Order: sequence, then C-alpha cells, then structure tokens
Amino acid sequence: MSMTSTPPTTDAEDRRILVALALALVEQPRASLQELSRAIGISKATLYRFCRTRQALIDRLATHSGQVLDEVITSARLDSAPPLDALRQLIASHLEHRELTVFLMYYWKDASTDICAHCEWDKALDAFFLRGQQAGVFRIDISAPGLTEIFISTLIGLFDAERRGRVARVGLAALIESAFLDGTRTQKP
Amino acid sequence: MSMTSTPPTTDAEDRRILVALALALVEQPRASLQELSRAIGISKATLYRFCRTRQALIDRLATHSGQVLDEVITSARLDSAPPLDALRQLIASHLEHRELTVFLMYYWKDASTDICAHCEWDKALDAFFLRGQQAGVFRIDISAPGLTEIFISTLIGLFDAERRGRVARVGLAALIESAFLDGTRTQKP
DNA sequence: TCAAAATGAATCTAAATAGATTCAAAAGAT
DNA sequence: ATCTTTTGAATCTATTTAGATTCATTTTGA
Repeated sequence: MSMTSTPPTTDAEDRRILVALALALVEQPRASLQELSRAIGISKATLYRFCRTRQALIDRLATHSGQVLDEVITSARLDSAPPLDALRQLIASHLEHRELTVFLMYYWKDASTDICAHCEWDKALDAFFLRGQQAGVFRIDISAPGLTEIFISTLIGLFDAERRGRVARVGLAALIESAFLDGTRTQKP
Repeated sequence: MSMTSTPPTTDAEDRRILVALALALVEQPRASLQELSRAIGISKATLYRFCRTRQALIDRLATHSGQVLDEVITSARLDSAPPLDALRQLIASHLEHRELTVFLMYYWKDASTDICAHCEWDKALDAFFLRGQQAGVFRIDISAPGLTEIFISTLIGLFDAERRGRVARVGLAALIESAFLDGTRTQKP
C-alpha cells in the first residue's frame, strides 16, 4: 500500500539540504548562490526551487534551526531534570545538530522574520543555569547569563575546533562538559 | 620643532580605521564596501583610497592583526614567564585588541597572502599550554591543542558576549581567566 | 590668512550576482 | 516500456556592486 502520509514538517532530503546549507553558509558567508549550491552538491536551479531568494533561505534555515533547538531544549528537561543530567543531555543533543546550532548562533540577527527562536533559546538557558545555581551545582559568582555565554562559547568553539581537526570527534561531548564544568587547571583532589 | 618622524608601520588614524573595519567586517561579513565605509563613518571614496580592493583590505587587516598579535604573544613571554602570569598577560593583551583578535579568528582563512600569522599564533599557544602542562599547572588529560581551542573559545565568546551586553565589561578579564581555569562548577574548597 | 592635503558626494563603466525561465537529460514510479 | 517528476545546464534581464575618477568643500598646517 505504502500510504504516503503528508510529511509533518520537512522530509529527509530537505533536512539534508538544510544541514549542508547551514554548514556552507557559516564556512563561506560571502558565497554566491551559485557557489553555495555547488558547495552542497546541487545545481543553482534546484537551490532556486528550494528557496527563491537568499533571504528566504536564511529565514527557512533560521526557522528550522529554531524548531530543532526547541526540541533540544525540551528534550533536555531543563526545568525538571537534575542539572548535571540536563547539561549532559543538552551537550549531546546540540552535538547531534551542530551545524544548525552554529548556524543559528551566526545568523539569528539576519533572520528577517521575528521568529527569533534564539531569544527563547538563551532565555531558557539563563533560567536553567539560574536553577542550577540555586540547586548548588553551578558557581554563584558568575551571573546566569555569564554561564550561558561560557557554555555556548565552549560548545560552538569546540564544534568548530573539531571541524578544523584540532580536537578529536571521539570524546568531544565529554571534553565540552569537562572544560565547561571543571576548567583547565590541574585538579587538586 | 616637532620633527615628524617616519611612522614605523601605520599611523594612529590608520589604526583607528583598521580596528573599526575589523569590527564591521565581523558584524556584517556581507556588507558592501559602501555599507562598510558608512559603518565606520567614512566615505566610500576615502575607503577606496585606504585600500583599492576588498581583498587588499582583508589582506591589510590580516597582516596588521597578525603583527599586533605577534606583539601580544611576545609581550606575554609565553616561553619563560610563570604559566599563570603569562596567561593573565595573554588575556589582558588580547582584550586590549579584541577587534583584531576576533577579526583574525574569522578571516585568517580568507587572507590571500600566506602571511597566516594565525598558524604561528596557535602554534605558539600550543607550545605554551604544553609547557604549562609539563609545569603541572594545566590538566594533562586534555591535549595542548585542546587547551588552546578552549582558551580561544572562551576568549572570543566572551568578547562577543560583552559586545552584545550579556556580560559586563568590568571584570571581563577575570571572568575569562576563571572560566578557563576553574570552570563553572561550584568550587569545593 | 593662505596654500596644500584630505575628504565626501556624485558619476561612470565593467563585472558580478540575483532572480527567473527554458529545455533536454536523468531518475523514479507504474 | 512508458509516463511522470526531478534535476542540471544554459540563458536572459535587471539589479547590485566593485573599482575608478572628478570636482567642490572642508580640514590642516605653515
């Protein structure tokens, strides 16, 4: 029978293109549409059929990234799970969607539509880190937004370092977690 | 008398322009030369007299940033000073030249000339962190390049966070140092 | 105050790019 | 095997941008 049900959001091929585009747009922000399409292995015409204008492309990517990161936030149970468990889940989920995470970090200001999932995104993180502070898990001599920024910096920076081959893919999540939580000073226990 | 001696490299006004351009190019990588010039408060014609082509602009900025960061590396005495002293000096100097630091991080791959001060830059940092590990200061369960990447991530990320108003300018150097060295977990004294 | 230098606004041409369309070939389904 | 859909290459026009120049105005310095 194979009833082709209506795809809920975007089908697999579309998502493949979106991820590839996110990566290409971050690596070469000034690439032309021609260069972009070649970079992800499709023709300019197909890219045009996918999105008619560059702005529509950015908006679509921003919307999609926002949706995915909303799921990331939700699945981490930031408001209920034990902070360190939520943090680990947060890192793992972001790692699964590195390209979209990095894209949204670089392009959230460029999305014309006020989707701005980013705003909700870092608000959710701020609230999470505040809760973690109140639970005695995170340092209280750094503001919650400060913790959010340190977290995102470590996340994005090490995703990028892995792309450049500076750190290994294996153990990346653990590296991020430990760098964020424990720092780089020789431990003294 | 006021003997106007020949400027060694670039005069003060040129440096002001270079810093402003570095910031504008990072904030809006796709800005046209018209938009760039307006963003830094000069006319398109003056920008043209400053550099005739966009590529020449990138190269000039990359060269200048490389020179400045070389001085930063040198003045920190990475190969002789006590590691934690050198680290503190490193943060302070980079903070003084945030715009150029961030610019070089974003654009080192775009510079046509193989100046690539970046290569020397992170090699110097790798060597520094290795020395710090051997001196028992930094963790040895993270590779030296890993330490470099965590350091740069924290540096760049928090510079950016300060620009966006997410963390305060006052105490920024201390925040970077502590986030990098100690992490964000509640300290156990 | 006056001459020299620097700047900005406007203009111009050539090149690059965006956006849109056509058509033939390839892929996929029946 | 045939029909349908998807894709890619090429083409086309309009717009944008880069690069370059001119000239009036402002700024600077002697």
